[in-house]
Amino acid sequence: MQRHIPSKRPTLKDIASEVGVSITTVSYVLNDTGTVTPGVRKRVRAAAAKLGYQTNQTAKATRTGRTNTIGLILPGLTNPFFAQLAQPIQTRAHNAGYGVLLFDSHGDPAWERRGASDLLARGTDGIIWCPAGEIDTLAELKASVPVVLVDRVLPGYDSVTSDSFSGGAQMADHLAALGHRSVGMVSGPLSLANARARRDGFCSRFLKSGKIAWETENPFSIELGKDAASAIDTDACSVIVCGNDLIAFGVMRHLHDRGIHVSREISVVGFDDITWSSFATPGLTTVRQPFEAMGSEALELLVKRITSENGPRAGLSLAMSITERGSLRPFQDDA
Amino acid sequence: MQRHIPSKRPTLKDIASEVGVSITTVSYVLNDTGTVTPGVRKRVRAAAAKLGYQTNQTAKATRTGRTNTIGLILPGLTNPFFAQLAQPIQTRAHNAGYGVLLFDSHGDPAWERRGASDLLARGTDGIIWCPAGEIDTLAELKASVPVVLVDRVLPGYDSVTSDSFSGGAQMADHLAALGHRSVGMVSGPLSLANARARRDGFCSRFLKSGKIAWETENPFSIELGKDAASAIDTDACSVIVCGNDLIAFGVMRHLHDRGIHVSREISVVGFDDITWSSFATPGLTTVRQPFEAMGSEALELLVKRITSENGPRAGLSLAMSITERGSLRPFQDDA
DNA sequence: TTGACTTGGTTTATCGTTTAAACAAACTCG
DNA sequence: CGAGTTTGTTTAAACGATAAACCAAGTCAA
Repeated sequence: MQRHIPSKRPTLKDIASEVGVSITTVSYVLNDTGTVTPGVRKRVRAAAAKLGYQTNQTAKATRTGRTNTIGLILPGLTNPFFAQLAQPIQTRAHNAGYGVLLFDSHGDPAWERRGASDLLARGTDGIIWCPAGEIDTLAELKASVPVVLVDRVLPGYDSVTSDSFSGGAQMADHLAALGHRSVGMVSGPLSLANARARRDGFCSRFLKSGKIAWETENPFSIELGKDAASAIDTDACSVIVCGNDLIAFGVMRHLHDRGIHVSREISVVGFDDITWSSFATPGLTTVRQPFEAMGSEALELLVKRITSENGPRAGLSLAMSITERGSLRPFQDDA
Repeated sequence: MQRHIPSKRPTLKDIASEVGVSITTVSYVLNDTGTVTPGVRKRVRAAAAKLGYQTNQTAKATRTGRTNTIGLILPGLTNPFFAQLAQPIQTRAHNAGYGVLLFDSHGDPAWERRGASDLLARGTDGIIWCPAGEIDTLAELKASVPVVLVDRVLPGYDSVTSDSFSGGAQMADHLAALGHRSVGMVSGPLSLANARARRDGFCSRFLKSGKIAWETENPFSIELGKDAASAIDTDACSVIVCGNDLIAFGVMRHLHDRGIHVSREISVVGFDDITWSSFATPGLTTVRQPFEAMGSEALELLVKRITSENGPRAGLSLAMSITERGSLRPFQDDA
């Protein structure tokens, strides 16, 4: 409502004078601590309910030093990958009593720095962070709160990632089982650890039964570089394995432009299983990141750090799984 | 870093004793208020920098009653529409000195209620809200902070929406100009005001030169109901107008499954212009929501409410515009 | 010279909590 | 029956900041 009266929310004091006890007693009742007569307890509770009391988290925070708020720094919400990660984190955080302060770094370390600094000043109890680059922004800021990384690994931090190597291996086995023997690869930037792991995992298994017809590198983006485009045009494989779903979409579009029918004439697979992958026609077969689990685990780990402080550094790696859709078909001789 | 020493951050007190002045003086310097000698100013600034002082927003908030934080309640981050809305809001908020507490209601009024209540308890200075349903959750909670609605309208609230009616009209004129005379419509749920406005806006213009071959309703989702599917199969129109992009993808997929080539044989258009629409093959011609502008305006309006309180209720309606891509072609006789 | 204003600060009160410590009244027990 | 506990509640001191009231010293016009 736009009424916007100063309408002070009721405080402990209001309840206290309503009931005729001290502020402390009220605080005890509401926190279920201290020794208070059942009768008083009841009356305080009643008054609190009647006045519609809600504890002032801000004041509580100054006193306790805990804001019950965590920061979430991501490289970009419009990338569905991060949105899908953010969602379970927020939900779990709420259930654990934490609010989530969101910051979008736009993939830019300079912005990231501003955001992290802001979150720190706001007194977040901890931060879940997906670094924009290879720079350890939070260390530079001398962050003194627990930090958990998601989808990235950086020395000195707890992290939650998915097991890219084994994900790649799974996809290799899957393709082999479908009879594919020759694949093309458009990997993500091999300077990135998980792009490398996906590739290596895939190769580690696939080379046992098949061969890599060609291989090229591309940014994690739908825009295809010249290398990738010309590699695809050689048309020397039955399936193209992409470093992530975005790349896969770029490949599918390229094939479409060339008049090649994805699925009937050639298969395409990706990594991540972002929301869009189910929107595409045909749907993209891909190695799914366990978004839900990653979010939950990251949050749980962070909360543990916040409340108990100790324990060895943890690097949690979660299993990926294949989501089958129309973009992949069993191998059949093109004749 | 996981070091996690209690590492108390420096306070005004620390600076004060370092420099040898009172806390208040330090506060004055740091806030650029009060009357302080340039010399002292300098020394205080130096000490602050040396100690790496950052103001404790929490403490400031208890005193001033302002948290410099706003709440953002959305029905679902994984829906790219909301993610695209959230992004500019967060960025603008940061630039205006506000942190953003995010809450995902999952489109469920019960969750929404919990979230709103939480945000209120955390003392957000204002809330940007896209209601999950027709229920005025925030009124029930007796919210006493300014609230700005995005993409929805509810009596008693400021709101920022896009002009769906005129957007629909624009699309009608565009189709008519391309020679289309017969369209099929898969509207969004007509219980929703903007789904209705899109439809009505479209009809208001299109009926002057053409006709609606068939019309059906569908949730704002890629999953197509039976009604929609069978309507499409009647094959009685040259273009299918969809209530939003998600529906359009559902339609495109359905057509693809039926072996009908979108663009060559039939056109499809949508509403929103979510990111995926430019990635789809063929690209989706759609009526674009001005995400950036909506976010900025909503934030600006909210900040105005927070700082100046007064002024009549505002319902801002922003123009939509057509984004042309491959899914729409001029009408040509199918022979 | 003096009273009214500036200038440059300090004290003190306060925001809404939590929490340690003080205290009073009621019980226990030898 | 008085010392020692227990039980229930209040007083008071923080937390880290801001804002109002205050004060000493200097400036200046009348």
